[in-house]
Amino acid sequence: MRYSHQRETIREIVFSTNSHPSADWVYARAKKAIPNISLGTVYRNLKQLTDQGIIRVIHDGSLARYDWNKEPHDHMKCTTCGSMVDIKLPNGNLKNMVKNQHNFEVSDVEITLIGKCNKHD
Amino acid sequence: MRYSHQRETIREIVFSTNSHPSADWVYARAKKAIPNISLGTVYRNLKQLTDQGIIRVIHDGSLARYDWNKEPHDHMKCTTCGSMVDIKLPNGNLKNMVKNQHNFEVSDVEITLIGKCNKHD
DNA sequence: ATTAGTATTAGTAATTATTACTGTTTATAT
DNA sequence: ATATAAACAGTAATAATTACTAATACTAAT
Ligand SMILES: [Mn+2]
Ligand SMILES: [Mn+2]
Ligand SMILES: [Zn+2]
Ligand SMILES: [Zn+2]
Repeated sequence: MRYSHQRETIREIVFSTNSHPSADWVYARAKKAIPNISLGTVYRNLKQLTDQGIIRVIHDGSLARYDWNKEPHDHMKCTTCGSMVDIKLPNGNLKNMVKNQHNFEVSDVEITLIGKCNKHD
Repeated sequence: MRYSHQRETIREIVFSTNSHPSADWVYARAKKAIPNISLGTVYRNLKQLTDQGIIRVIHDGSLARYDWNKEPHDHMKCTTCGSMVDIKLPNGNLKNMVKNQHNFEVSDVEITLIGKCNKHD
């Protein structure tokens, strides 16, 4: 993967926030640095960065969001303000349990808690 | 919500399978009973049935799938064959824990285990 | 049974998120 | 410096879903 100014900018944007941004959000930010960057470039690079394990993708309904944090962790999605916040839930030996009981080889565990966040008491 | 033949057909289709069908799959099935049913009708009724709590929606990446089983349970998604199979994982008092530690009011817990199912040993 | 009111429909257009194509630009190894 | 191909901008295409509209069909009241 050859260096590119666009990809480096996109990577820095994802690494600069804890908001789990969408491609559109990254695109809006990237345009401030590179005004004629194209949305296709943002999508292509987000995919490349994901495939290389440099960032990860999380699914918020039908919308893909990106996360610089590759440590295993989970998310709380607020239906009121749309925020998505990290949470570390104890997973124990879930993988082994599922392998033994269902013969299913788990490669990834996606846990999303949906509800109302602490900003709306 | 008034009776409609289309909606009843759609409801029966979702209740007839454990495959967690997509709107398209339900549409293909519904056409066998009602050849001129429209895809919009399928989407509208799947949404209505979901809003009424008669079925539930689960998210498979960017694709919405539907489930007649409203009991709290989780899913194993096979990346090889695309199947989505039920699994009941012990959730304990997750809701209370999250409420106490993060002041986040959980209304729904979505857990998807991604990996390879027992058909591909 | 007929009528009136409106929820629902089929058909189609529009929207949203994302991917594919294409001719041009640019990183980088020689 | 030059060659090569990866990456780009711009645009078109696709997939899933939602919105619009005039016609149809439930259902409650006459
Ligand atoms: Mn995260
Ligand atoms: Mn299920
Ligand atoms: Zn919130
Ligand atoms: Zn499988």
